[in-house]
Amino acid sequence: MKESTFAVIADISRLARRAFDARAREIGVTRPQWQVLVVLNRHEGVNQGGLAELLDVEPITVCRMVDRLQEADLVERRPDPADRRSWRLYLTSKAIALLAQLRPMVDQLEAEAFAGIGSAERVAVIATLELLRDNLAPRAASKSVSHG
Amino acid sequence: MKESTFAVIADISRLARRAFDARAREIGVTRPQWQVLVVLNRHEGVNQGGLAELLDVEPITVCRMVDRLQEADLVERRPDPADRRSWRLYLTSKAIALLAQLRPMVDQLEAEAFAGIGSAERVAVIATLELLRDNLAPRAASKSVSHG
DNA sequence: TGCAATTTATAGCTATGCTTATTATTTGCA
DNA sequence: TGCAAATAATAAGCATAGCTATAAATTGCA
Repeated sequence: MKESTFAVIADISRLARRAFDARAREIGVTRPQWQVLVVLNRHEGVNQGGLAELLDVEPITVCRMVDRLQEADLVERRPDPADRRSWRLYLTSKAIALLAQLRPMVDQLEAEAFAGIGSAERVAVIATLELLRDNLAPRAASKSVSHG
Repeated sequence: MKESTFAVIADISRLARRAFDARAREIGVTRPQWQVLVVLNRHEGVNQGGLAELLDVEPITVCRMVDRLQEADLVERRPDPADRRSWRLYLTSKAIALLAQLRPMVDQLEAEAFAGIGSAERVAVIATLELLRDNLAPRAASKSVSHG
């Protein structure tokens, strides 16, 4: 059997990361950092554990990414008034400006990636990919993530 | 726009890596290590630079992966008789046994991932994904990788 | 032959991501 | 009230992956 679908997906994932990083290099953020900023933009005030769940990574990973983003003055940690163990995370104005700067770059990247792929194929592929993803997701009996 | 195709692809890539690693844990290899062994199985005697090209990673990444695989007695570095800068890479018998052990595991993982996805959809999705990949690949003017 | 350019491998530094473990704090229960 | 369990964040250590730089060896050219 020629080439597994997984191999192609891994290729795309790697190539997309590289393409993003090459273009965002001068701006100074990596793709995972950008994803953190995007999620924080939608969920201002979330704590690190919540952010980890939204990103589907471990809390320790978020902890260190936030360390660096705070160092770069892109994210602010504010104490949670109700729980002294917890930090609430906020974007700085610098981060908001940076997101505005990245948006057209990301749009263009997506446009280039989907050149020559019709919208029908695009819809079909995403439906199949979502099935694939569901099959791979660990079957957690009762894990509702809808309330962020 | 709900959910980008890239986000779904990144999810699948991450979930597939986790699923593999969880099952291969007891065997003691990670997914990237397994990929190195698979490529070496097909290209015995390749040097590190050639392996890096086949895997589409940097030579330094291969260098350190081979360090660990050699440490684990899975890969052997033999001097190249014609070029004293170069190492030729070979699988050990331990690695060959390990590949035989992993194959059914990987087959089962793929089968589970593609449960409920018909072969027509599978063919369609892989065609679209390959287009996507080609669009993302850096356009190197004259880079033939076919002769491994 | 002799020196510059190239190639092969590797070192140092950074970032992501995991596992396991630890500290501080909060919550639950008796 | 008091102690155990759970939770939030973080630490330590490993693996992958990139960048830049360097050492060693080879190749190319004059």
